[in-house]
This record gives sequence, C-alpha cells and structure tokens, in this order.
Amino acid sequence: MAENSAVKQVFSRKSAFDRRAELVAAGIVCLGEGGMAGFTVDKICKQAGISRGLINHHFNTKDELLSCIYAHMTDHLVQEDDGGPATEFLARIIEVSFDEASFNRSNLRAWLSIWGQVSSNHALNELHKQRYHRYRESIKSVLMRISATTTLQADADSVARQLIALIDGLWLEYCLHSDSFSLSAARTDCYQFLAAYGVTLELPVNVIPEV
Amino acid sequence: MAENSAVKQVFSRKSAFDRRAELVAAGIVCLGEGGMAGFTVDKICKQAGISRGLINHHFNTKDELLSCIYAHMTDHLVQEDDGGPATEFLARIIEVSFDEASFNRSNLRAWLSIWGQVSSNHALNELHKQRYHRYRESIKSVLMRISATTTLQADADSVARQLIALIDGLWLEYCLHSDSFSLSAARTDCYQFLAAYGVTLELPVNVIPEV
DNA sequence: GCTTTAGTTGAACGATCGTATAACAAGAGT
DNA sequence: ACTCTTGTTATACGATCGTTCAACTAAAGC
Repeated sequence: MAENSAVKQVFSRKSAFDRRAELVAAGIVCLGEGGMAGFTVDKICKQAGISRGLINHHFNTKDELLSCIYAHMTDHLVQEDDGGPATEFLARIIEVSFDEASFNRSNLRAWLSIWGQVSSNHALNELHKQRYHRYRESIKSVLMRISATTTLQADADSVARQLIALIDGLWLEYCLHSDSFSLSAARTDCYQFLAAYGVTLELPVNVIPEV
Repeated sequence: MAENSAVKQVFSRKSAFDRRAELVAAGIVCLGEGGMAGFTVDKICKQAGISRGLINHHFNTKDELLSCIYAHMTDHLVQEDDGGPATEFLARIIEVSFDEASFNRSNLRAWLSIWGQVSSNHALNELHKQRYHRYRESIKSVLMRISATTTLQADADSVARQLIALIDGLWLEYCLHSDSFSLSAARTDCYQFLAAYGVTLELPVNVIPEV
C-alpha cells in the first residue's frame, strides 16, 4: 500500500474566474436558504467549500459579491427587444419568469433579499436602476409595436409597468407562501392579464394545464 | 431663581401600552430609513428616545417587536368584506393602498424589509399567512359578488390574486426607485386593470389627474 | 410622608460579524 | 528539479449585535 507515498492534497487551486463563479453560486444558495441573515462570509465560504479568508481575495467586499450575484441573476431574465415577433418576445419574458429554474422559493427568496438591499447599497442601486430601466423599455417597445397592428386597450407604458408589477408581485406572493397557488396558475395569470388588454399569445405547447 | 429647587427629571414614565406603541412607531421609522440593517436595538431605542435596555422590558425579543410592527401595519390595510357596495369596497382597497400615508418610500421600505423576514421568522410567517389569507378572501368574495351581476371576464380567484400581485408589485417598484413613476400613475393602473376585466369603478372625486 | 409598584437606566456579557494579514502550498514555466 | 507566481488557509482583530441584570426612580396608593 502506497498510502503514505500519496501526498495529501490540502486544497485544489482554481482560476480566479472559476472561483468567483463558485462564490456567486454559493452566495445565491445562502440567500435562498436564509435570506440576508444567511448571507454571511462563514456560510458562503462553507457552502463553496473553501476557507474563510478566500472570499476577500476574490471580492474586495461582501457587497461587491452581492452586486456580482445581482448581475448574474438578471442576466437570465432581462432580454432585449431583438425586433423579432412581438408576441414571441412577450411569451419568452413570461416563460423565463415562470420557469422552474427561476420560479422557486429558494430563488425568489434570494431576489427578495437583494431587493431589500437595493436602497441601502449604492452600487447595487445603480446596477438595479440600469437593468430595470432596460427591462421596462424592452417590454414597452414591444407593446408599442403590438399596438400599431392590434388594438391595445391602454397605453403601452401603463401596460408595461403593470406587467412587470404583476410578475414581481406573483414572485413575492409565491415566495412568502408557495402553498397559496401553483406555478402554472401564476404563469397563466400573466397570459390572462395580457389577453384582458387585447394581447393574445399562443401558449407554448409544452405546458400541462393544472386542475 | 429657583433653578436648583426644580428637581431635574431624568426620565418620564409611561404606561406599558403607550411605550409599546412608541416602540412600534420607532421601529417602523428605523425600518423605513435603513431597512433591516437599520432595525437594531440601539437605533430603535434612540429613535424612541429611551435607553437601550428598555426594549427588552416591553418585548421579550426583537422579533416579537417585529411581529407587533407587522400586525400594526396590516391593521391599516386589510379590510373585511362588510357586505356593502362591492365597487366601493374595491375602491377603498385601492385608495388605502395608494394613499400618501402608505405609498411612500419609507413605508414601502419597511414593508419590503418585513417581507424579507417572513420566511425565516416563524411567528411572523404565521401572522402573515393568516392576514394575507383574510385579505385575499375578502377581495375574492367581493369579486364574486360583482361577477353575479356584471360580467367578470375571468374567475374571481385569478383576478383577486392578480390584483394583489399588481398592488404589491407596484409597491415594490416604487420602493426601489420612486422616480420611475408617480403615485397617481400607480393608482390609476389599478383602476385600469380592473376595467380591463370588466369592473369599472367610479374614481373618487378628490383626485387631481396627473400629466 | 411613607410604602409599594413597576417603568427605566446603563453597564456588562458572550456571540458573531466583516475584514486584514502573514504563512503556506499548488501548479505553471523554465 | 528548481523558482516564481498566486491561489489558499488559518488566525486575529475591532466593531457591533441582542440580551441580561442589578441598581435606580418616578408615580400611584394609602
């Protein structure tokens, strides 16, 4: 047995890029489990499987990590208006928002925690303002394209604001007590909402209606 | 001059009821100013103008104060269906939600902070589940009464959920960046939303439309 | 005016937080 | 095989947190 000849690896070394990505992922898990109270250096490092001091080697500050987490999380959601079919764009927004990968308690708790920090963390505030504005403008421009052909029963600006508020509100409710309604109910709510304003989207086929 | 004969009052004594109410008010101010990070024993007591140790005399725990704060804040908002005119009830819900006393950044930041604690604080979770259920059932029952006479273009359950989500979502948006839209815009959004589903309410007269 | 009650103070405690820092080791380059 | 770079560890530090507790006093009751 060459057990003693095999040198015990104390730790494995990774590139700064990979390690940062792992810390971002670990941070999201911690936020999802314990909210901002669970977002501590100890727990994040334990979740990432690294020692306590390493987090400040890759991020100057814990707030800097939080901003990176926010940037990472918005990358999945905020979509630009690519000039393609307008109804498809709106459907994509809804589908992404209510995909199981996004619409689950852990992820929504992470979002809620971050929202609570936006007003006090300046860098986060700037980042949010920028991304949110882009998000809303995309939806508005798509709705204006729709209103050129179909009759949109309200101005695009209001409907865009309402759609975003509806999505965020459903996220919030589901996060606070997920037994109140189902994912698919929240999802169809959005289609129903747009239909009420005269925008009918064809539902993606891969969806099984719920009782 | 009888300056030395006037005994200097070190502190004034108040009933437990009054002091508790003051601590609740002070806690709301702290939450509104600095979110959950500003909700510390030091800051709350300083805001209330009392010494540090007194808070645990009136509340066993800081979480207990938070639950009392939540209870106090919901008292203003959650209304029961009293069987009166249905449209008036809905209008009252909206008016209360978008009154200046409720719909301001400080108050909304307090709400956002509390929401972030609901999933981790058990007592708060129970309280929220109870009050929220009552809130939703009230709106649902009113919408069902409306659908008996007028045509409601969707089931009452969905519209109730959407209305609540819309209100909460508008609260959230306005809290995160209040320069994005105005109070009255958010308010009329709700009336517009209900109108899209076939429920037209007469707007209260005391409102000046905004440009 | 004295006793009693109960609201109030301020210091102290242990726990936990984010960050800084010095020693160390893994792996690439030569 | 050796050096060098840099990712990594472990400890330590000061600050701040929520809570406890003994001493104190304002105010009511008699």
